Amino acid sequence: MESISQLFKALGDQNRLRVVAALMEYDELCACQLTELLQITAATASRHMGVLVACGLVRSRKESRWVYYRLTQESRPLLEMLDWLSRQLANDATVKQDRIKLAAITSCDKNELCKKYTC
Amino acid sequence: MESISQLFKALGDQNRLRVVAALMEYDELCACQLTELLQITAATASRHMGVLVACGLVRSRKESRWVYYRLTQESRPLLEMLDWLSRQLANDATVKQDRIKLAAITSCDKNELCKKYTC
DNA sequence: TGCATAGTTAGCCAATTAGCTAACTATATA
DNA sequence: TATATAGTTAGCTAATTGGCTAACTATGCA
Repeated sequence: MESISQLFKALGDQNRLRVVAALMEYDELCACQLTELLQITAATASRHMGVLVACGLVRSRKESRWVYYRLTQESRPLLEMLDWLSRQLANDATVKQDRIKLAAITSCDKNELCKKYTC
Repeated sequence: MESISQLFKALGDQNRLRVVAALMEYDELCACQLTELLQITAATASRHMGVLVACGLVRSRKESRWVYYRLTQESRPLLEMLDWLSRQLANDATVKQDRIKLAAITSCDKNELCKKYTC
């Protein structure tokens, strides 16, 4: 019960929903890319990612200074939830806009991007 | 996006999850029964039910003094979500305890029950 | 080694939320 | 008609949460 409500709470925030939607379309995204997508500070993005990691939806790996996040996709219930979410958000206006932004964000060279986008 | 996050927010509270779990097992429950189940005041229960009604998961009908709530089950996405939830909560400890309490609550005569349980 | 950079954590603030009590509304009853 | 009853709404309190800035940690580079 507690883990279920935590999962719902995690997804009850629109910025976090946008993150999950983005990670459903990209294998992996860097913290700076997500920060840029959401147009919030790195500190806030980091906290949101902490919530998603804590509820099991997302996991991270570090590569030198860069932290990459991806969906865990390791449990059947979470996969089913993501499938449901994918269908509900397929034609969502915000997600559509994010797709365009993400195409631009991910087409930048990583060093250039992180230099440009951090704080 | 907004309605999705509202749905997740609604389900992000444990008492509201318990209500939805109860309504998955009983066609319809009276406000006083839910109040008794959750062991909170009628005012708080009423507010929780307002949240569930607002996000579309639950609807109510009034019969003299009594207000009955039931799951709407009128949209495919919500049905799928309830199916998912039903599977995740099938063996949940809290839901199991609630089943026992609900059996007792629903076996009471309504007038007796409302007299006994309100406030 | 000192400075720069990416990301995290701590703490502050404002907004939101779950609990409560009291007041209110709608219905029943003596 | 006055009182009782079931449920809702308003408002208060404490806790939580999303935003921020500043400080901190880990890594890179001159």
